[in-house]
Amino acid sequence: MTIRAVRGVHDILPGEGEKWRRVERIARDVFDSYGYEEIRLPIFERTELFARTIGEATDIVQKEMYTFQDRGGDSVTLRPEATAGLLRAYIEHGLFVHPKPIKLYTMGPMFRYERPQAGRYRQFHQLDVEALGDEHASLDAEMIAMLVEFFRRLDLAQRLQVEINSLGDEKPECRPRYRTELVRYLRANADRLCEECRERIERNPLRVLDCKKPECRRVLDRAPALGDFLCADCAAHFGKTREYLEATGVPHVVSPRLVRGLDYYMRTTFELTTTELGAQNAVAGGGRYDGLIKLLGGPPDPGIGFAVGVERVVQLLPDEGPEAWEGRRVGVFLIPLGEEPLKRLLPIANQLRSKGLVVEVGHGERKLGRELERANKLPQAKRLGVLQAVILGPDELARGEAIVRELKSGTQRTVPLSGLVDELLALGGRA
RNA sequence: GUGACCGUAGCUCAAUUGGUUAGAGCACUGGACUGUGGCUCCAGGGGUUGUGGGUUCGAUUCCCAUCGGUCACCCCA
Repeated sequence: MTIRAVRGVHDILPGEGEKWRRVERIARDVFDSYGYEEIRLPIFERTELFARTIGEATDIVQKEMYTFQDRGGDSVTLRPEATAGLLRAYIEHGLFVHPKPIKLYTMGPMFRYERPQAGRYRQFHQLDVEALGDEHASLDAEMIAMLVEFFRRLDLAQRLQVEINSLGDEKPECRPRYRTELVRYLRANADRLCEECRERIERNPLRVLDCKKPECRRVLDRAPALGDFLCADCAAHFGKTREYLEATGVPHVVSPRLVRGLDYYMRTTFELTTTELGAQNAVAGGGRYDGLIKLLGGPPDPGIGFAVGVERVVQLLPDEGPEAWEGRRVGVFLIPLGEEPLKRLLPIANQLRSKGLVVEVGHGERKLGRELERANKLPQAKRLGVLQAVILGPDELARGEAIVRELKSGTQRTVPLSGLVDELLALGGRA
């Protein structure tokens, strides 16, 4: 066999690519409209950046990172998520001097060494949005509303559920107090938990909460609820967030078991889930990470953000027929019959292209029938559903004319070469 | 990392209990049609049956290993 793509990565072929462009275009439109600015980041960073932000105890850091030494001996890692790099840039370039909140988004490939599966790849793509320097609950609500708006514009919102939760913060009377209580309860019932959860009790007890195994569920149903242990500030923040969401008209459910996999989350966490993607039900997820920026050596700014899994979104999008592209751009197929006609058509092709038309030029050697046949099979014809053909042979050239043929109907007429460009522009190249 | 199922042409699939030269449709190229397409007909190019080993007179078929794919666990977007 010849060389194949590396395991877990995939090529996005032209047909599928249309969906990607749509997702990215709508993302930019929506995020821009909420005042976010695009930032472009490197896809690899120093390894310690991820180790410090994501958490040493997480699966991502322990076994999923693409880490290697570069030729200078530095340990670098292909980014497994975008937040760390974005915060690094935020601090490095002093973006925090601007009025808060600083609203940024980025998009691109992420890398995690995992066993590929439906909706899960080793190179996958995320849209990543972060708002830094503002801890007001209205920002949490706005961000979730914006995320829902993005999916509404894709006509997917009704197929998704918004789940939110609050993880509290690290003040002693808040999450730590709950953690102590939870560990006590879990230890007391350890014999009824799965093996994995028993280990997690000591390492990362909160993660036990979203174990899906029935045996664990039975224990967890009676476990103390984090919501009951939130400190006054966190409870108020969560309450306000929900009020603002309701005021904005964003339906959501509170999921007490929604505990996200990265260590840095606190207070608001949220996920958009679907039942249509097999085991990978999260299409987007995010949360608040107050304290993380300071941990990286920056100012004590709070932050909140989310990531959208582009592959999963694309999978939810229906296949579109040609009508989706019809009228968006137009196609013209120029058919020269021979060398001289070809030379005459080349500058015309470029004039049309500069006006926004999609133009294909034959090379003048194939038979006319073949060229017309090919015109029907061009990607432009399939996707645009429209095409005008221009036929220019020696006879027409001698008379200073060309034939403009509408491919769908097969009707054609003769136009002077001098007016050809204007004629096609007036037609819009459309059928 | 664990488990299950699956690997035949670019794509979708055939190939009798293991039996000669592995076929078909679609797609592609050319011809019928020396300047008018979407139909039809004909022809052609394309395969070390994922790879390596084993059993056998003989393997696409049976066995083992390996690589890859798919799905699930795990985890997450």
